[in-house]
Amino acid sequence: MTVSKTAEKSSEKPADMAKGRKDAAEAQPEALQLGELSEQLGYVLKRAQLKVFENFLRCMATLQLTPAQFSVLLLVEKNPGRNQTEIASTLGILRPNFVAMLDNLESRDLCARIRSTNDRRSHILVLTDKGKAVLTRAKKLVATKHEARLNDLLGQANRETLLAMLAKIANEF
Amino acid sequence: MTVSKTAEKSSEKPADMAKGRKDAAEAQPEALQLGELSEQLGYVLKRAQLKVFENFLRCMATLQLTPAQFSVLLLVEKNPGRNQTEIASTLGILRPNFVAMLDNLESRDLCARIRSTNDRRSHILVLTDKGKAVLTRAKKLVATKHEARLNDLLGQANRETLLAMLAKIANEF
DNA sequence: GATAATTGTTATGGACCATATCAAATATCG
DNA sequence: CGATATTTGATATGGTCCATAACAATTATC
Repeated sequence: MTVSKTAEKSSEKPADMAKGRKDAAEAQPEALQLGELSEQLGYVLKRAQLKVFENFLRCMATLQLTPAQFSVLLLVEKNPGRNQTEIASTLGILRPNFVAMLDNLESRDLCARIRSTNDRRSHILVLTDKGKAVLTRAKKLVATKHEARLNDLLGQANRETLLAMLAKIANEF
Repeated sequence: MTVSKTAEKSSEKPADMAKGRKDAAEAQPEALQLGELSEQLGYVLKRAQLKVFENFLRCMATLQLTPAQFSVLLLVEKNPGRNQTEIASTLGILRPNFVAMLDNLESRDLCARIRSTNDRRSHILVLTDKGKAVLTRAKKLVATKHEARLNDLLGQANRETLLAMLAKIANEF
């Protein structure tokens, strides 16, 4: 399905003073037919996902949190005392890739690794005070600037319907 | 939001003979609380998208077509006579990244680049006979094995509602 | 107590995305 | 016309994310 993150600069153009156009008669299309593409679940899903992530990043620009980082903070807050493997795996992150991510969050003093006394192999994850504060601000931003936009676009009822359908796909597809 | 492509092997475990469990009394959770995560649009969207792509790849295993490749074939078929820039940009693919993709499809004799006589800079893209045949088979597979699954899961009406909402997000978010 | 399994980690490779740059061809405009 | 700018496909390159193998330290298993 493709769909990169690139901005579509060409979509802003006049789109008529383009290529083939000698007089004013033979108006060449210039806009391609999407055809069955717009009916492809994966295609539409991916495009929507990119747009949502893009908007998320804009909303979180001041806090410098990516969707992945936000999800980690959320999960650590909700499940204090868990180790890296547990947090990572429920987010679908592989342990090796989670290391650098935690290094980042820890270097920003948003969360901390604590050697477990029960099992000295594992690192218990906790939010720092700053991490809690940032997460609180992040939640507010997401709710007011990001998720609120869905209500404006679809309406409260449809928004819930959409989330339910997506969850169903995520779990049962 | 995270959500990698990794299989969730741990979701198949008994999930009870795990860590803390001395007798049979203090059943420790072992399953983390997702909390507000399951209400995050981006999180659910991404998880759904990964599942859909994963299923798409399985359905197309015999044809060895990725979602991106499928979308290119679809678009070239619907818009014959267009050049690389036009096809790539409407799919959100950057021209540099489109080169290797076309190299692949062309090496498999699915599509061909033809030097335009009007503008000798550009390459007109066309499906080969084999490309058309493969695309026909691909469409059938997608329709019967992939998209049909959405109907089984959501029902025809909901499926259309979902696509409409996703399209709206993709275009207006 | 020897062996197996787990945890965090490093190293590494692949896929995808983005930018700068280039030569060839074309468009633009003095 | 001819100099300059633009466009097209392409290469090179770097970044991010995803996936696997391997390792040391620690713990579990038998």
